[in-house]
Amino acid sequence: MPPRPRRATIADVAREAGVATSTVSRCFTNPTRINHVTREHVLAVAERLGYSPNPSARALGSGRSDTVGLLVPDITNPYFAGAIKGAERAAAAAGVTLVLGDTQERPANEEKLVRRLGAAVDGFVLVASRLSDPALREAASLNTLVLVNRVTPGVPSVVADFDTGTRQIVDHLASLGHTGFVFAGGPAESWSGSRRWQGFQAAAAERGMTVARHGPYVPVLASGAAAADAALAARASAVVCHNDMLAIGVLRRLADRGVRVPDDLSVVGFDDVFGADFCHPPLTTVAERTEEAGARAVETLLTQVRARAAEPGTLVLPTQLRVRASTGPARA
Amino acid sequence: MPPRPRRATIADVAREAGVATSTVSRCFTNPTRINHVTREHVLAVAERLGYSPNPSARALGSGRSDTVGLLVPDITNPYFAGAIKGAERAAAAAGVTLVLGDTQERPANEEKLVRRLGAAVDGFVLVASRLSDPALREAASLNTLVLVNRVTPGVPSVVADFDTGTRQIVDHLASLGHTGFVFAGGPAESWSGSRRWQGFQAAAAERGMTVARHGPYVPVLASGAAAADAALAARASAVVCHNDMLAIGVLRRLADRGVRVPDDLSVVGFDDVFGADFCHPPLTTVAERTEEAGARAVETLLTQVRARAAEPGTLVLPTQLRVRASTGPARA
DNA sequence: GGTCACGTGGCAATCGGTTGCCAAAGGTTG
DNA sequence: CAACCTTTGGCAACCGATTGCCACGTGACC
Repeated sequence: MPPRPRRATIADVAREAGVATSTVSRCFTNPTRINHVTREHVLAVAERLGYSPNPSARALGSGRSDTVGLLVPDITNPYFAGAIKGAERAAAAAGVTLVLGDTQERPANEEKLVRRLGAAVDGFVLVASRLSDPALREAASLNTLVLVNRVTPGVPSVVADFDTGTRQIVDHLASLGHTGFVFAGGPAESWSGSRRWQGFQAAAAERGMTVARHGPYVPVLASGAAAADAALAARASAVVCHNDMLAIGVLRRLADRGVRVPDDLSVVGFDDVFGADFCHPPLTTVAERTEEAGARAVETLLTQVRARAAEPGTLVLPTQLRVRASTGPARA
Repeated sequence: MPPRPRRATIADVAREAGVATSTVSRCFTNPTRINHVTREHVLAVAERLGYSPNPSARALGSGRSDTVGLLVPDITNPYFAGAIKGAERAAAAAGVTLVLGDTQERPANEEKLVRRLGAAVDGFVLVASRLSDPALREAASLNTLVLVNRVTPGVPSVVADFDTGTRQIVDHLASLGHTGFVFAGGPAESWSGSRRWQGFQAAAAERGMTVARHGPYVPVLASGAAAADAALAARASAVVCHNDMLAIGVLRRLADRGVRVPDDLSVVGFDDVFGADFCHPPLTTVAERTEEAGARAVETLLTQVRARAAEPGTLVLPTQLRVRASTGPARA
């Protein structure tokens, strides 16, 4: 086995081009500082040698790594696929690389990742962070942060308009004659989950509807069975789920148990994930612009980092109710 | 706005603990080298200061970054979600961080990412690489590589058992009385795509079935319309798709056009992605162990890197036909 | 008591860039 | 022609770790 060829360094390029390493460096980082013909020459040599600056060395010297960390609770969850894709796109467009971390819904993992990666990235996008407010504050003191679907004072964020989303669902159910529903809730730490619950309570109260919270359930397909059974036991006419994964799991369980949807029970999800419109029956749900959220979060992070402009505002992205076949009139 | 607190460095810990930086370093990287009580003390100080070694500095000095790159053609594609999840799990278990890259199905992007990230990672897992064999060889000369669902000489790989998978599909269709089918093919550069096509041809020939290749189609939902229309125009009794995304797109189009599945046309997918079993009708497809593939690929990469043991074998993971409602007897 | 091995910790070079500062070259102005 | 400015490139000090090598202290053994 021949020894692995050595990667070209800035010194190789400098020697080959007959200039100092600082000149080579500036050709990449500060083009205006270098004479045009010199620069062309250096770039040609670099290209010929297959040179590419070592990211670690660059990060160490300059403090900037042109890398952003993206932490999500569960990569498998198709809901996060949109945010990941959007973030990836925005990062690629800005010439920045993305480091992906899966926190497995656990605050401890999230904290560990932030600490471990903190020095290697320019900042983090935390999607649906499970961290407590104080923990977030501490993380924000050491790192540049942008949150997605989570709000905390002093940290910029991008969130879906949950209040409108929940209201749309309640209005929809009311217009179908439902006088109440159960909410199959997600993890207790989920900020968006409690936002949704508050929204449902408020909207239901306004319309004189009854609402009960079940759960918490881990928001995955497998939890659907328990959620479905609980909804049936409560003799509800409609069950609204924390997210689509749970809702689809509920649909499956109901099919297994021979319960007709929506005749016997209406089911509503949240997120409009991939699959929600071709499951059986197609799921009524609220669509968010997850891809846009991911992209805007990365863009916000980058302006924050590059311009050093701290602008801890909250960007609210609209939601939209998608009525499909899983909801119908309440049974008499 | 108060200035951002400085991150603790090894020098801070050393000073605070009253030892040299080399001692602190060895407490983390070479524990046996340090006296037990000294180590306890240093670790306690490090913990108190919230110290965590700077990954860039570590990578620069030692050559190892404890980071692996994972490049996939399309993050949005739920098929790759399994591999990503598996890779993430294996990486986390090994205390290694994962850098995710989306090549957007483009070889040029893939090459660029390998070059840019090459020095920052210990190696790459390339999932369904779109690179040519020579390009792969060159990439392998500078980086440690492991391929998933792609085979090229001299580079270790993990692949699904496509030959068995395709044979299972053909056998299934034959047993339903189909005398032929069309194959809605994926991208021309897709290695797994051509493997599948070869398998279909061979298996069909053995059984005296006719088979025609359509496409290439970009393997996304939206391409399903064209694929469905082409299959209908060809008066096929069955259409086998490059993957499930395409197949689900086909199902949608057929539903729109009022074509009954499987009565008028049987549809088969490939991959068994999330959603394949609750789309309408549920999709007959071939399941791969994508999560395991991702995990094994990372593990292989890590042994390759750490043990320096070059073992360019191919690990074949079994596939399994999942018969659901989208396939039925050929019409008379 | 001298030698030696061993366990432990420190010194300093090194990794591959970035960047503040300086100097040389060339052009402009009075 | 001197004084001065601007452009351009080089020198060398970092960034924060890792690691080869050396030194010191201790106990054991001859």
